[in-house]
Order: sequence, then structure tokens, then C-alpha cells
Amino acid sequence: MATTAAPDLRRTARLFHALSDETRLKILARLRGGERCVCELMDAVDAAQSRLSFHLKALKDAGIVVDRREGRWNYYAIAPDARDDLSDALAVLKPRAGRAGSCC
Amino acid sequence: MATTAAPDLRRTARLFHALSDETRLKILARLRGGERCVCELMDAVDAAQSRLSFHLKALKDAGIVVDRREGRWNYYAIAPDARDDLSDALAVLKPRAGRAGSCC
DNA sequence: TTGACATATCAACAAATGTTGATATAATAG
DNA sequence: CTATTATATCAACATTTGTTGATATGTCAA
Repeated sequence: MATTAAPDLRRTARLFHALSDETRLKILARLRGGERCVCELMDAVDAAQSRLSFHLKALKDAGIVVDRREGRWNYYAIAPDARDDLSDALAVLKPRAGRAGSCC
Repeated sequence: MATTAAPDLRRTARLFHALSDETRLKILARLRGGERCVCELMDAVDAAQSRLSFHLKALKDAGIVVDRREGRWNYYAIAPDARDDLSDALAVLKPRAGRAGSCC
């Protein structure tokens, strides 16, 4: 199991937030096939350059993707530990021991 | 593996969105211990009644929690298949075969 | 009944997020 | 150099989301 101590809620919320946008999910769908340069993502996602850049930044800030510059191109890829981070975040729905007492 | 065909991106985005708020994650943290009535969540989450109700609705609309009325209390609990749905959503980061060709 | 309680819903507002078009930066080709 | 290409960043705006306080609804107790 990847889960250690439950990661901080704020961080978790940010992670989920980065994944909560359709455009970003489209980008990721493309990146699942491996590293891609921005120009290629523009085609795949059909977003204006500026918009794409905005969403790539959102994903990057959340640690979900990494980028790498090569000459005049920038390549983006899913970050190595993104999957583990997200797996850990699954814990938010995992049952836990806790009293089942009546309330009020 | 729970994953079948990748669920529709819009749905996935909505699922993640419901999880992208700290208040809602606090609620879920409490619900991990089992069903709870709203009054009890108010304490746990320290949110005004109206605000709590708003977030519970968000979770419910996303299918993450279910509610049950009993007398004058409403009990909320994590929905039975919420975990599976979220597990499936993990697929957004799963590597996939796809060409690794050079771009541009 | 009437009143008190638990909760949902609404309207007004505030804050955060996404979009667009323009411009800046950096790398390369000519 | 200068022009061109790839991409980021910015400012203005639009949209969405969350908050607050007020009010509505349903249930029980007296």
C-alpha cells in the first residue's frame, strides 16, 4: 500500500482541483501515451495556445506533469510520482475504524 | 482491476471537482468513520449550517455520498461505489501504449 | 395546535478560476 | 543581425464556485 500518513488536506484538495477540469483531463489523456511537445497538444486538445499554456501550468504547479525544454520545444510528461500521489489521495474515501455512535 | 472503458471526461472532471475542496475533504474524513448526522458534521467541520449543507449537496450531486432521513435527522455516508468510481478515475494518469514519435 | 429543532434552499455578494487577445522571451534558421 | 517559430505571461473580462444571513420545510414534543 502506498498510503503513509494521510497527506495534508490542502494539498489533496489542490491535487484534485488540478484534475477537475476537462481540458486538463484531455491533456493528460494525450500524455498517457508518453511525453509530448506543446505544439502537439494544441492539436490534440484544440485549445488556443494561451489557454493550453494556462492549463499546463496548472498541472505543473500541482506536480502532475513535468516539463523539459529541448531547443525551442517544450515537452510535457506525466510526473513520475503523480500516480502514487493520486493513489494516496484515494484514502479520502477509505473506511476507517471510528465509533458509530448515535448523534445529537 | 476495476477499470473498464475510461469514463467520460466530463463526469471524471466533476468527480474530481467534488473532491477539490478542503471543507468537503474534512467532511469525508469524518464520514470515513461511518455514517454521521449533519449536526455532528457541523461540529467536526466547524462550518455554518448553510455552508455545510451546500457542500453536502455538492458531494451528493457527485455521487460521493448518500443521505438517509430518519425522523428529523439526516444521515450522510460515503456512497457504496464511490471508491470504485474514484479508483476508475485514477486511469487518467495511467500510461498507455501510444507512439512516442518526435513532434512538429 | 404551537413551538422548537434539524436541515434545505435562496438571494446577494465575494472570491477564485478560466478565457481571450496582446505582448514578451527565448531559440534557431537564414 | 533579423525574421520566424515555440511558448510563456499579462491584463481585461466572463464564468463558476463558495459564503453569509434570511427564510422555508418538515418533524417531533408539549
